[in-house]
Amino acid sequence: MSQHVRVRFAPSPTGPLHIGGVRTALFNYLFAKKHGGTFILRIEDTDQNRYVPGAEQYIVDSLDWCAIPFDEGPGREGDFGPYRQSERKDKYYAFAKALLASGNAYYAFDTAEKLTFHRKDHEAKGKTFIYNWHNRLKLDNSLSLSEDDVQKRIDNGEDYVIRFKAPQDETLHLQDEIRGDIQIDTNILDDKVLFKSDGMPTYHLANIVDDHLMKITHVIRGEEWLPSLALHVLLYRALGWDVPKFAHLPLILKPIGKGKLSKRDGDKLGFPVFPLQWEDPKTNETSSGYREDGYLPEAVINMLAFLGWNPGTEQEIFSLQELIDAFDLTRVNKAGAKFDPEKTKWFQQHYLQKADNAFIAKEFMGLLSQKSIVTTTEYVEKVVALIKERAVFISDLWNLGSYFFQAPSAYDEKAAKKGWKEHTGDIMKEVITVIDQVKVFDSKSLQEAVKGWITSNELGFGKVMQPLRLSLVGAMQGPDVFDIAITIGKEETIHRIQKAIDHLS
RNA sequence: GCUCCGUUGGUCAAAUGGUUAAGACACCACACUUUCUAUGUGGAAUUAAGGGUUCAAUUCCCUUACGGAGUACCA
Repeated sequence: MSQHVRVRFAPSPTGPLHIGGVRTALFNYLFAKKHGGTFILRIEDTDQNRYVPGAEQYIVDSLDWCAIPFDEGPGREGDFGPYRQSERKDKYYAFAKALLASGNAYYAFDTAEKLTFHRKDHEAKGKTFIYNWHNRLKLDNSLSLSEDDVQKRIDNGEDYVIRFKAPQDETLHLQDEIRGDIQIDTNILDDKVLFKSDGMPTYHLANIVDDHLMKITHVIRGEEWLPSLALHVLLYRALGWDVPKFAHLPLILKPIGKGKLSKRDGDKLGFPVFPLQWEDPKTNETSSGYREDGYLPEAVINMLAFLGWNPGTEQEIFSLQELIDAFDLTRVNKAGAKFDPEKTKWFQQHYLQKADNAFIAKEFMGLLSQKSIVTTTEYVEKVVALIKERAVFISDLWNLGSYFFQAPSAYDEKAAKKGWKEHTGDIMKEVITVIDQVKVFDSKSLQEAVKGWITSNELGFGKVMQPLRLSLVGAMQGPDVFDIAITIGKEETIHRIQKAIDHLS
């Protein structure tokens, strides 16, 4: 790539950033970094009606949490700002004017009501109303009206929009980096509005103007934009600009059922659809986020990278740097991918196992202090080392290992019934004595003492080991019993056995 | 409806004009921990259908079916 790569992620701040949006951002980021390029965040807020406070900050926070920060954007000014379209308002009109002057665009006065009427009317007849070559001369615009009329209406302050005049009888050959050649007959295109009556450009105009002004080399966006590609290319052509390369990413679909992944799927199936928790300022409704649910950003990124892309090797675990090195647009899939929450958990579990015990312990300490448990970092690290392999999330650690911090207050009924028999109490009394006599209280000595005692008394392991576990844990789970005993200490071990004898015998 | 895009196990997916059509998740079984996980081993399961082209098609072409997106003065 000879020119400096510049890509952009251009969301509109209409709510929290959806996981599909995060993936689009990720692929842009990976592509930029792979080619030593620049990753830009541009806020597309040309529709003032849909503006949601906090949404922009949410987008910025999400990208930062995912560790895919943008190089240029709001608050990180480069040479191409501002990066909010609402702040670039004055830039667009000149280009709409230029299009008007070159005959590629025209004024249109048709009211929204009238257009709605046409659409309904056509629909009733089983047809589709398209504002384009076959009817534009019959509608209320500068193509059908005299120059004087047009001027008069504008001078009178009448509302108008500027529409693109789509060319006729042409077959366009569009290039997509993922899909290859796409042919479009220009006669099916409609004359899209470029400039709205409120003085703001539409997405289409603002988008290509900014991409040009910001020297964007590659437009990597969701497949929902594919139908607009012809318009955009035509716009570049009409303005006499170089066309960037385009790549349309496959959509992320619902895990079950039909259609695009939506906010509701997450609620229904119990997994987050957003990177960060979001509270809707209007409804006060809270949507869960990956961060708050305990996912590590590395896991989310790794999972997202594999949705619609793969390296063609058997490697599945990738660090961000490895993703950058391996990423290739041509290896992006064409078909939409169903989202799999289970696989996300698998990635999460993997990254948690890989995470540093000190880090996990630190996070876990926060949870413990919420439960008013006083302990030491050293002790928590020991516990983490013993139980983390059973955990997917840090929050699992409590259910997995609460007995390291407090004696069981109840005993699993099934296990007690199965493991605690009539003579168990007597046996356990003897076990206390055996344990008490162990001088060096480490796993090896303890194990030798207890197992030796079992063997020489011909008791059978199950008769001792199971009640012992039940005494210490309260249930039939957890790591090696001797490790548990060593960790909680001799005194506590004996104390718990005695307690179990009192309760269960 | 129309336009465009797509279709390999339940899901994510690799590969090639000639292979036993990888691998992962999930599922099942077994082993290992005298517990629960984790792990290991194995199993079941796929080229949407029908036509061509070809010695040979999952791969190239066509049709059908199915899925998706778009069809706004929203992005």
